[in-house]
Amino acid sequence: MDELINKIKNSIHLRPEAEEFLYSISKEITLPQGEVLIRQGQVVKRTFFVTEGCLRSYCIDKNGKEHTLLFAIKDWWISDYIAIHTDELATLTVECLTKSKVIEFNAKELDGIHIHFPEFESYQRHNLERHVVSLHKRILNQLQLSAPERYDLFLKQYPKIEQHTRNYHIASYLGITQQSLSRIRVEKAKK
Amino acid sequence: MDELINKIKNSIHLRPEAEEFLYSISKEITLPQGEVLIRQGQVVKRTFFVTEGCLRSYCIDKNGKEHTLLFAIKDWWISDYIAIHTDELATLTVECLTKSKVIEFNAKELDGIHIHFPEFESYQRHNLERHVVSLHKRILNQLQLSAPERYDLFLKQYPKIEQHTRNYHIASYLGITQQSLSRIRVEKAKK
DNA sequence: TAGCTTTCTTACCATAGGGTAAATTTTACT
DNA sequence: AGTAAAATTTACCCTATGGTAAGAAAGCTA
Repeated sequence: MDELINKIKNSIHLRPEAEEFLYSISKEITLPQGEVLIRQGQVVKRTFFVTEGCLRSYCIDKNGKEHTLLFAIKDWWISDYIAIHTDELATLTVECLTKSKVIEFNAKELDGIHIHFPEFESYQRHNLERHVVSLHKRILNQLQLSAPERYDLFLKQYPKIEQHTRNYHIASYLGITQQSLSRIRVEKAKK
Repeated sequence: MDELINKIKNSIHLRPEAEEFLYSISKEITLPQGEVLIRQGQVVKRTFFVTEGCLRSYCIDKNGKEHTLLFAIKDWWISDYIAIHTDELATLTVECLTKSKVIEFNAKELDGIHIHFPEFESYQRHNLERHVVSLHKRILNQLQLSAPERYDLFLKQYPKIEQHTRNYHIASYLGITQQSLSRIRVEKAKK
């Protein structure tokens, strides 16, 4: 929990009361590899701040194929924000790729922090702005780069994530099949 | 300008002083079709709220191909948020697809509103949250849908935009070539 | 309305990446 | 260590989409 508090303090001044409020609505939990926190089709109430390990969010399409939206490591938030924000059932599944530690919040309760501690809006806004920028970049990269180029970029952007992920996780993030990724890796090794 | 003020008032209580501040830092401008507001490679200082017409933001890759990030119509914001947020030169170009009216802000000045009128954070946060959700959806659609499916979805999501856009604008948004889109349209017409 | 320019369509062949399935390697379990 | 399970690689052929270029259509301008 201290990780999160410190991270927030880097961005805004956090009153002791606000800090207490955060403690009161959160729960630090340790999760084994494979644990599913949110399952496609179910109600989403929780959002998570990762302090250790690696998680991913993905959807399963009508043919049963998985598509990874996000990998989350230390200091990232993860949940199904589509569901939370549109008040629908989960379109995503969130699972632990490794043994992980996360701080769990009820999304509605966490949202309530803005009423009691408006200064928190600023922290949230900055987070969202950064997130929007990274999503814009991801979309542009997907539009203009070839699969090998996207893979190279992925390795640069997430050097630590690769240890924890299966190849088919990465493939499903890049928008290619596991077999294509394998071919790309072979070509890369030749050079 | 009233459109924007009303839109904000739907989301938060706007003090008269805050409203005045918004007026003091904004400028309503009318733009001809083809006008370029932000050009790839140049410094980005401005952000725009669209009140009439249609604009798009796109990047040009190393082969000279265009890739559309966003179409913006009435009530949307448009700029190069990658550049604004990372303090780099524009990676995007923003141009008018039709004669348009926009409200222009200096991005830094607009950001300053949060210091004087913290209640504005809430409006911004909600905007960003909605935007993040739409970007998440776009990424998932790009990963799991075929080109014809993406085109159908596009027509549903932006029925009004199609009148203003060239086919190659839409193709560059969907991540396909103009020729592929043409084939898809022919197939669709057959049914 | 004629002529120019831009956009869209069509046709051809090329290629990146997909689908299936089998072979191999790695990992996990007892 | 030995076995089973999971993940990865390889091979084969297939399909969707791309690239180039030419032709048709639509939109502007004089």
